[in-house]
Amino acid sequence: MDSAPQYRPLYSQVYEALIKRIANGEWKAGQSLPSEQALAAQLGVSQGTVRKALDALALDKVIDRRQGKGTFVAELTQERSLFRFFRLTRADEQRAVPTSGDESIRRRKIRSPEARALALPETAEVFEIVRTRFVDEQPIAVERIVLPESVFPRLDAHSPLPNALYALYQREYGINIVSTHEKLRADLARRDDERRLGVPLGTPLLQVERVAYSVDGKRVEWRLSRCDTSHLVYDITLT
Amino acid sequence: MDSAPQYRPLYSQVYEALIKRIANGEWKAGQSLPSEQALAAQLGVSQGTVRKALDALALDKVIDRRQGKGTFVAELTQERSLFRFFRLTRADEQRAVPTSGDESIRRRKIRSPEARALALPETAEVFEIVRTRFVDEQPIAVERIVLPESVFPRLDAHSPLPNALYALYQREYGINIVSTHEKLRADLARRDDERRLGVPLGTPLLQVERVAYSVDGKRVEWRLSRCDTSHLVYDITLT
DNA sequence: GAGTGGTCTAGACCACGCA
DNA sequence: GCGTGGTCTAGACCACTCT
Repeated sequence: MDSAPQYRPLYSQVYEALIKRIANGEWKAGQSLPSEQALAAQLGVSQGTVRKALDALALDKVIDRRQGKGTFVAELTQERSLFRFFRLTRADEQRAVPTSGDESIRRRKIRSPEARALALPETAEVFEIVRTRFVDEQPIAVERIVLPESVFPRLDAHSPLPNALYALYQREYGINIVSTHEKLRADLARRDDERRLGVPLGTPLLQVERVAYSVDGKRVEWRLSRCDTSHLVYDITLT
Repeated sequence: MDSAPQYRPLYSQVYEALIKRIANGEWKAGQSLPSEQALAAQLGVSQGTVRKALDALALDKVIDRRQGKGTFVAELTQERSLFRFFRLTRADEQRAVPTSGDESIRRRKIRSPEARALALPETAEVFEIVRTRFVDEQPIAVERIVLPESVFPRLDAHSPLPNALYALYQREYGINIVSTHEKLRADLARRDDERRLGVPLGTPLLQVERVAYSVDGKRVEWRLSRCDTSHLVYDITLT
């Protein structure tokens, strides 16, 4: 009566094994993994099989492969993490570099929609970060970020938080964000937006609701961004 | 003094060769390519090299590979093309199936922003389609679609147009849309939106500006959608 | 020159779809 | 049972990086 997959390619098992070891912190961000040959010998499979698993991990941006140098756990440097998940772009196609300001962090009980989005119990404790983001000194978005206290203990000790949060998650908590799921809608600026973005009440804003996934597939962050798109646009390629 | 790539893997050359033959219509949508063995013999490379090229094509969704059956030029059926590039989703995560109505098509001279977006001369002739899209009988978006007459001759003869345009491009013109680039911003409903969407003037709308690319990398469609996101959201996963 | 990932090959065997 | 794509292996050689 079991409906298990009943067949699992070797390389896919290698993939899972390596993901687990990375998630466990055996190799940290920026550090190199053993060579293909070494991993193959260690795992008792051929180099080609290890290669296929590593290629898949590289495709998922979990690792970086550099010919002649080695294989490294992907590092979310400030720049890279900013550009990878921050989609707001100037009309002239130049990537905009965001900075942060007017930031606050507090601990509170999770709210129902957040609990649903993060698949957490209604009793969970979270940190809530509220901040304004700037591009070219102009406020362009207000963000509310909710993080489980269980995943990010004592997060408030790191205040003021760096510009690129995902680099912090990785460096301080070993949490690697590898994908995000976003829901976009248009909304009108409210009092709060008016104050933080300096736009008139009723200005159309792009609201982005995001859930971020760590390398082991867990939902670890929920955030709501409300963006003034009069000068920047949300830019995306679909394939 | 030349800065040419000066090294080009075999499989990448095979990839290009196959793309060209598909773009030329040697194998049409839904038809099967020769087997890996046959292609390898034909091209004078090993099966593994052909496989690597085919895997890349499958990743780019240009072909479909089906174990036990063969390799097929990807077919943009109504359903598939609708779901692949139509990102509006119900809040309950169910994919919404759009229909079309209130459609018009006319031929005119291209306008400057469109010419820039499509990399066409200012003198080009285009077809402009305007239509309203519905989900659950409710109007949810108004679309303006601009297509070069040189790429889609006599397009108006196919009126009324089918719901999934990309399937039409493929079937009638051999144009395979493989990727799109979109710019999103929030805007307020204008008179025209009011009329077509039945929303009050000033309702916040999600405006999506899209350029679509065919399999040979050419820009073949520009479209502007203005969406009412009060019931549907634009849903996207980033990796 | 040594070590790494990247390419290319050849061959065996497996899972799947179909007749 | 045959033909297809999918997996796995083993080995040779190439391109890149660093010492």
